[in-house]
Amino acid sequence: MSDFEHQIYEAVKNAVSSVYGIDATDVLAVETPRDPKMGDYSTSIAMRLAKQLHKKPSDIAEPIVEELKKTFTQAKSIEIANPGFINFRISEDSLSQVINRILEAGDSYGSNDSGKGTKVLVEWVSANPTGDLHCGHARNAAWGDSICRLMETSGYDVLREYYINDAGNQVNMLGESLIARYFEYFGKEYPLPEDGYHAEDVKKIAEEIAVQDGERWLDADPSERLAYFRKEGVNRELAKIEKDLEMYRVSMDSWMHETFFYEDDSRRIRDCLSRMESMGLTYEKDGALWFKSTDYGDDKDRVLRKSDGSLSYLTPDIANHVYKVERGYPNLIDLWGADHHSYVIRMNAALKALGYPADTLHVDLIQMVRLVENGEEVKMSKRTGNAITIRELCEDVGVDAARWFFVSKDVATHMDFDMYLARQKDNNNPVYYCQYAYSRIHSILEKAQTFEKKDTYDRLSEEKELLLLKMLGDFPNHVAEAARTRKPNKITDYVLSLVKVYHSYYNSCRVINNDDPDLTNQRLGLVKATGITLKNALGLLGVSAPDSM
RNA sequence: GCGCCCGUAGCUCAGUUGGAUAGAGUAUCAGAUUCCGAAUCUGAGGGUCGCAGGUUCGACUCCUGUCGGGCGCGCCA
Repeated sequence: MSDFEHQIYEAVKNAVSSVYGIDATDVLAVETPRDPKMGDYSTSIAMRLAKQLHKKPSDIAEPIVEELKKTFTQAKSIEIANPGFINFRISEDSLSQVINRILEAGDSYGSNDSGKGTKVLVEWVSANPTGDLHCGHARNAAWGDSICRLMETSGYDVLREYYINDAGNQVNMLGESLIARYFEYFGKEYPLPEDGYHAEDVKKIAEEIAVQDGERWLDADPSERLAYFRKEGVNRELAKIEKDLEMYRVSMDSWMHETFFYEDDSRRIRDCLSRMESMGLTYEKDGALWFKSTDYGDDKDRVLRKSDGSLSYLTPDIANHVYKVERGYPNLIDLWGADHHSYVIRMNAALKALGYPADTLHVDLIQMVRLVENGEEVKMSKRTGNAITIRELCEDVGVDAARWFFVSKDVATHMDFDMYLARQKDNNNPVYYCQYAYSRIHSILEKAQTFEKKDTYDRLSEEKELLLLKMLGDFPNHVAEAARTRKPNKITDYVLSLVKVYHSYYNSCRVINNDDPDLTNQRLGLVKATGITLKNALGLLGVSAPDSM
């Protein structure tokens, strides 16, 4: 059985059709009123039809309601409110059905098929393999991973991909920096490039190579040596990144190397370029090959092949995006730092010019994060003197808090990450407020020992119980909506409001009551269903649900 | 100068294809444990939704202008 929102949607659609002969699909919406006194659900359909029917909304609503009273039997009441809302209240008996639905679904409760099997390729994190992940990547990683979890749970077919920039100049810099540190290890001189990587982790990798390979690279052929140190550097940096992501509960299905597109004599890139050339999208100027991106909304044309014959960053990345589509993913999502926003127009221009539909690529931009403590920005790690890494952040505040905080605020807003607050293990910290509720649930179920599934839970009639039932039943809708809009913060909001009601219920009603085993059993069903829902919701955020804390 | 993002309670933020009296948390103040974990609960105060116009039955939401903050404007990646 589907949830109430869908049931009401169908019932209203049918009622409008039979009363007015109108297909309301495009204008019909079922909502939850802000004020619960209005009802459990409402629709503004009568107001939306007013213009078309030339009648007062309340007059339009009346026959619809009469029809609904006959067809929608799960309702306890259906009423018209000014200026023309139709408000529904669900009967207690229908509401309590959700308990068995949740108990049967278990870990999969919240799953829905709103994604209809749509194939989506999500590219995110994609930090350069030249150093450790820092807090900006942590925001990107948490958000992207939750988006993937939400979409998977909503029936999308998701591929999680990391694009590795291992072909550009910054990788040469990494190689040169490693060689310099390698020489330094053996007491020899080698210039550390000015734009090179000076961080401690680069030094450490150079030392590892020195220990592993000995002195044999000191007198080696310079270009062979650079190639080796590039490759070693990238591999070892990537291994660290993968390990950090694993610690952060993020896993990728696919690691796509930029160098892949240079393989086979750059076949994929050449194909792309010749496609663009034959479509008349390019021109030569000053010895370089340009893309006429201004024809597709860009503010200036972009260089594809530089005058020295090498390619700009854009070119292999176009091939990368084309290759995603060719692999069978017509829907692409990228998560980039907001400082790359001008690049969004460029990439979309390229895809559009090549003939792909306008909505092929969605780029979600992640605004900057500032780590803040006591109202002041924390720029450097006290221990290392460098930018704070994702690992240091998680060792400090915990993975649960880090992921919760990053995912609870829309990435379109500039974020101050409050280190002090995230570290708190008390009621100031929303993560612990939610996890504590789960521990309380677990503890109650442990204590009660027995629970027996029943066909009906007809004695759950307290205000808080009915509210809980309704919220539990709405969970799959919240998941679907969060997946559709790619906003996991809708789930943190849901969890907070669910947990608030649960804590309140816990304080006002005793669950375990030895004088009334039947009522105890019914309440245990509600508590158990709440626990399952809460754990699944936290799971979508990559946050744990501890049995005790 | 041009482009993108943001501006809602003291602070951090929600606000459901435009809907009902703009909501949470926190902080402040006042209360609640004979009983399932007080890491909890109940209540109070707190607002010109940056500002000014426009669109309509209805605007925090859409449009125009304007102010403030962030970011970007390379044959770097």
